[in-house]
Amino acid sequence: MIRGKTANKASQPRYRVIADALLDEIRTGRFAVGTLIPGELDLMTSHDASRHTVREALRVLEDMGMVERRRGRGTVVLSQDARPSFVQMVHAPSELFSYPENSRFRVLQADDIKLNRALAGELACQAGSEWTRITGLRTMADSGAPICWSDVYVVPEYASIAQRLGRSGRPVYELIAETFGETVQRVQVTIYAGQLEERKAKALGVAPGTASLKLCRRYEGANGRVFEVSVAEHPAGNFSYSFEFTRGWQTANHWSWSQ
Amino acid sequence: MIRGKTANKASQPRYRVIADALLDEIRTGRFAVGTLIPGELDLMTSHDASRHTVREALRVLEDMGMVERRRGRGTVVLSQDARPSFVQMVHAPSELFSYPENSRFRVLQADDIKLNRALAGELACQAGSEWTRITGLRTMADSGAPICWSDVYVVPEYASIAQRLGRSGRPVYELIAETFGETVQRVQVTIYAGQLEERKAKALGVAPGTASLKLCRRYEGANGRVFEVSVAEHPAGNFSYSFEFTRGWQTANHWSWSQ
DNA sequence: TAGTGGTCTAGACCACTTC
DNA sequence: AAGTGGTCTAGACCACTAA
Repeated sequence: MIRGKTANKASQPRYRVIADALLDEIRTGRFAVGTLIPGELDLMTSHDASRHTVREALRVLEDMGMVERRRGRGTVVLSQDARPSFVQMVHAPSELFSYPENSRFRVLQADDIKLNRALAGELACQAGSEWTRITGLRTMADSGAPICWSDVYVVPEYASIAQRLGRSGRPVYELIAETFGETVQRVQVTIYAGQLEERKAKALGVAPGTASLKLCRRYEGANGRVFEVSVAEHPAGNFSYSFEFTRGWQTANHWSWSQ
Repeated sequence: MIRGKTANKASQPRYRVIADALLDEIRTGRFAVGTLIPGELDLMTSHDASRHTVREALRVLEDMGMVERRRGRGTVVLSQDARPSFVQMVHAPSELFSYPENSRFRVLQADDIKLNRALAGELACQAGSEWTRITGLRTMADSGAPICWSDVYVVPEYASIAQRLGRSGRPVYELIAETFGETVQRVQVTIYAGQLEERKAKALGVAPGTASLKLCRRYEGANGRVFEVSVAEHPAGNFSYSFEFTRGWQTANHWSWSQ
């Protein structure tokens, strides 16, 4: 069969039509989850298309996370529903909280501590484990207006990072990554409400007992170890955290990247 | 030039080698951000490969979000660095806040209002616009323990949804989507601290003035219209919001989906 | 109109998995 | 050994964009 110019102008590309047909067969259960769908050769004949076109169609399904393809084995159905999902993307953990570019961190205190039960619970770390705590205030560089009270807990071997804070407004995790060669592999963020105790309220220039937004961030390095936990406390009213999810597709990261 | 069997066994595929070469030229600034890289025909001759192979290489860059391809125009460099990014994925907005499965919503009041300046600011909606406000309390189904105070604002035409609340613990947006055929296209979440006023504190069984975690969620439908905004207020101490980012790649959603 | 990327065909060899 | 998906070539027509 020879196909000349496309008959209808507003038509979808051929591989898209094939992909939709396959998708439909998966949805209706014709191709069950966990089973193999016909091989490329079969699809070529059944859809009367070249192998390239069939492969392009299968690539669509793969990118959607609907199937998994394995050389020598075949194409396995992973999911019956094309699951739309909401995706949020940040390029670096710093974007989790874009502090004003021109902020500064002033170290008030640095000491080595053992976590008591309560603190261990708040930080989701082991009670009794040893950390270096760096306490300070983050302020605007120009006006000096306080942004938040911060308690930064780092593993003792990174304690010297305290001396490097304050020079720049950059987040602590970034300085650690740079200085000690850590790579942030995972960030876990917990947000909750609190109430400012006297010392913190005073430093922030608000009344004691003022409501606060607390953010606990746990940074996990390449070896799976949490190397920093920070708790930032913002007075109510001058800070909110906002993010957005957009409908998208779960995209399988099926290719790996060297370096 | 005829290429026989691959000479070295552990070699990368050809399209990968070409992709790496291009990536390198982007990193070193040979191909600047914002400019076009050579066309496919050029790359075919310069890398001595077929068009298919060259295109496969370019697809790698595109999937990485490094370049954007446009028919008739060319391939534009978007970024100089292969940006690893942190990706969070949720399958439905309900996962943004997985209320306990067995929660119930009790409607206390429902009325039509016009947003005043202050409220419009908090909801990020137009002052003076008309909404139906459904006020209520979300509680645990079994113990009856209060979870949060909720003010749900929906566009007036969906006001009848108030009658359907309470039957199930499901989120309001989900009921609206089902009942009126809306499709949630985007969700914007803002988190901030507040202080519970008397009426709310009483309903939640805490002292007036207790700190609270407030969550404002804006749901946007397929036509780009925000059809629901909800504000949930949780007393401090019994609620925290936690999420996690894992290092991954920015995957460009370069294909669109019908339906 | 020339050049770009998008789609498609026909045919080939290869690596891997399963039997 | 047979079948699968992975890679690659050579050649073609198309739709779109910009000069």
